Amino acid sequence: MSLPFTALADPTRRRILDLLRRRPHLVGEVAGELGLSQPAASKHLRVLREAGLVRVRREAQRRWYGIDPAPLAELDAWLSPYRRMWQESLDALERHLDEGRGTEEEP
Amino acid sequence: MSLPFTALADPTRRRILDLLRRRPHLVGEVAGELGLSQPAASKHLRVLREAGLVRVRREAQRRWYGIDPAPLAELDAWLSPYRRMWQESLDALERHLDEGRGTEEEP
DNA sequence: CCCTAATATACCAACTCGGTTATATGCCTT
DNA sequence: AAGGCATATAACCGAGTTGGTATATTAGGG
Repeated sequence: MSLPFTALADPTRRRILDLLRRRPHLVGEVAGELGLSQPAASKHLRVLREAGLVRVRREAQRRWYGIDPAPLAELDAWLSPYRRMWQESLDALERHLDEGRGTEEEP
Repeated sequence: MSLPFTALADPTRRRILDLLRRRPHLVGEVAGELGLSQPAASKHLRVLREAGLVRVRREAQRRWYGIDPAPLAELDAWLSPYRRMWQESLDALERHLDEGRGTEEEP
């Protein structure tokens, strides 16, 4: 359950995910678009794959990498108890703005 | 914007957040409840604070650490374009189950 | 069958991390 | 003023990452 978190810790890997979100990519395409060496791209994709965030489809010697969003759903679930908290904060802010409405308009 | 991700990468820090979610804690309490040395707790709390995930209230020589959920809201926002994707997956699963309904009940 | 293309792995340097022990800082109590 | 508490910081260490270059691996095309 911890692998997705560590996979997402690296900004390059998040950029890779943002790429794959649009469409599946070959390893070389990822490397090219992000200015990485081919081995670097390959290694990041390996980490993402081991975290379950990415799936591979082989096509001859090419590998199409695409997103598997399932672990992100877990992350979303982890987030949910906290979601209450920032919603409360937003509510409080809203109340604050409502209370203050009309009082700050002197020049 | 990257700090929250790296802060959440460590499981101990996620456990700390889960602790603080219930109520604010002193450094010593965090160390005690998680079986950490005091400096270890202190350092993790520093990382969380620098990521904006945690706020401190000083009270004499004690420090009450509590959660600031704002960066988690950012994380939630980052997640949102992906949320579409797993919802599609779930929808597909649902359709699949609906299609299959009633066909798997032979012994 | 070689040759090339696409990807993976090995290996190395620089750096970061999580933890420990030792020490500093700040504040309260007596 | 001195001692004790709670916390922070420093110095250090082993382990793990990230990125690069060089080398294997595997599949297809001539």
